[in-house]
Amino acid sequence: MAGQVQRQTGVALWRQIADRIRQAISAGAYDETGMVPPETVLALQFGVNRHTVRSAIAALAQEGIVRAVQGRGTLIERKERLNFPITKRTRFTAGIGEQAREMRGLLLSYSQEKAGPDVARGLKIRPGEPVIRMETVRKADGRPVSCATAWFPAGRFGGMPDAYKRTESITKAFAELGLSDYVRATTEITAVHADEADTAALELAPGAILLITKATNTDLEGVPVQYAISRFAADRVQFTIEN
Amino acid sequence: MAGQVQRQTGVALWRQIADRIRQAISAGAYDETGMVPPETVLALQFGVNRHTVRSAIAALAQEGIVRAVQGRGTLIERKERLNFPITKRTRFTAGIGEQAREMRGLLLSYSQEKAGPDVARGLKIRPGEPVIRMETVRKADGRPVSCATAWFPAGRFGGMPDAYKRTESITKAFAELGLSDYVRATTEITAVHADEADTAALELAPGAILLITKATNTDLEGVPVQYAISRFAADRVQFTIEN
DNA sequence: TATAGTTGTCTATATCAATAGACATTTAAG
DNA sequence: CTTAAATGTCTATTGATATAGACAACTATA
Repeated sequence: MAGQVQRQTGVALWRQIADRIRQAISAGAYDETGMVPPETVLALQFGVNRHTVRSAIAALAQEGIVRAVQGRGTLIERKERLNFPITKRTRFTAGIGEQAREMRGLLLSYSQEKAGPDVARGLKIRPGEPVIRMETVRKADGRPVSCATAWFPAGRFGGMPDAYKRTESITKAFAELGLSDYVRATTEITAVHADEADTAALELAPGAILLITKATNTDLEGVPVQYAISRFAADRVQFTIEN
Repeated sequence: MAGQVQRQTGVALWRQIADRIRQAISAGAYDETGMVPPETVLALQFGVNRHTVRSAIAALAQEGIVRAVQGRGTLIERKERLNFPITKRTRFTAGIGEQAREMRGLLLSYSQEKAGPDVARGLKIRPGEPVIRMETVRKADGRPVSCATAWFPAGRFGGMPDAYKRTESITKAFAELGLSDYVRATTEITAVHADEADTAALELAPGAILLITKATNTDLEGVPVQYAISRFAADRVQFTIEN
């Protein structure tokens, strides 16, 4: 954590410093004390005014990452990243495993529509064929982890929204609909800045990063059963690929 | 591309709008015309002043994404994302394949050092054992794609920096050192904002996103031969995982 | 060759971001 | 009980950001 901050135009200094401190915290730089260094020290380290550091810390406090206590210092409220294994057997709820006490999957909305070109390619059907679209939010211990838009072939999985609403799990919903097992065929990963809708749905700090996965699941015969675009809060998850 | 911009504090409006336009371009929203809508239209769409839109476009022009021509409009200079397959046989140079005419790997610096806890875990050796560390930048057609920090067991691969400097490829360097084949064992993917050093090395726009991979490669007996932390410019690459 | 539709430039004003300094308030330790 | 060290609050000043309006310069087309 040394070095002046680069003065890049367009993003406020206090925000850049907040990012640096957040990164240092998640890298474990302050694990010994469990506290962020004093404002005066940080100001010196970053080569900025103490007030600027205060703005940065205020933002981190707003995010719930730290808590400033007058007379004592600024305490770190640690929250680990959830680890997400991506394998043939990738499952959201089960994948989280013991990392969270409670996993919930909420159905925001759903509709039947005609497959667009991307969805058709993902599900290996013809564009225009009917599909079920679901918008979901998944939470770990009440903390939003990801938003997802998922598409299913309408003929085979018309009951998906209802089953998902009851089970709050894709795996369990598939099971109810007669598909006892499925595998992850492909996963694409990119990263972008969150837009307003996702910032709101995931309770993100402004300017936050999303990890985006576009994934296809198939049944054991290789027939696509689900195409999904999931948007993960990048500061709350990491992906692990084991080969 | 509808809707007002969310006024998040800390990042300038023109930057938020630049991000939105960049995203719209890469989503193909303006593919029909190959041009960004007129400034007055964008100003109306985003609910901001035309001057603010101009600042955003100036930033995008600086990045080389668009080119404004007086009297005509603002032309899009399309540049696609490089696709990066992540599999057992993940290789940087070969993986890029036909997506770029020229791939280069530049050795910025290297040193011999003692393995820290993370590196030791990655290479399955004891902390303190000697390792070679290399800092590299990889470019596709002259455009920086990623920075990487890579560690190798010093005993087995002491000649790595020299071989890499000549071949500009990890795979070829391994071959020169007697390792004809290797496999990707694990890959972790996260995303963060770029710091100053990477912003400079990758010629990024301020505030850019990095996709970070932490990966271990092993020989065919499963003995780790390389541990690497690579930092990719998120707007220039995407990862694909095929299972 | 007009003319409509663009981008480019200039002036002016209000608000936000950053620095600077002084001092109050709270906590923990001697 | 003091005191050092930390966060909290206030005032003031400077530069960057955003809005507003007017007009110049350039391009393509009717």
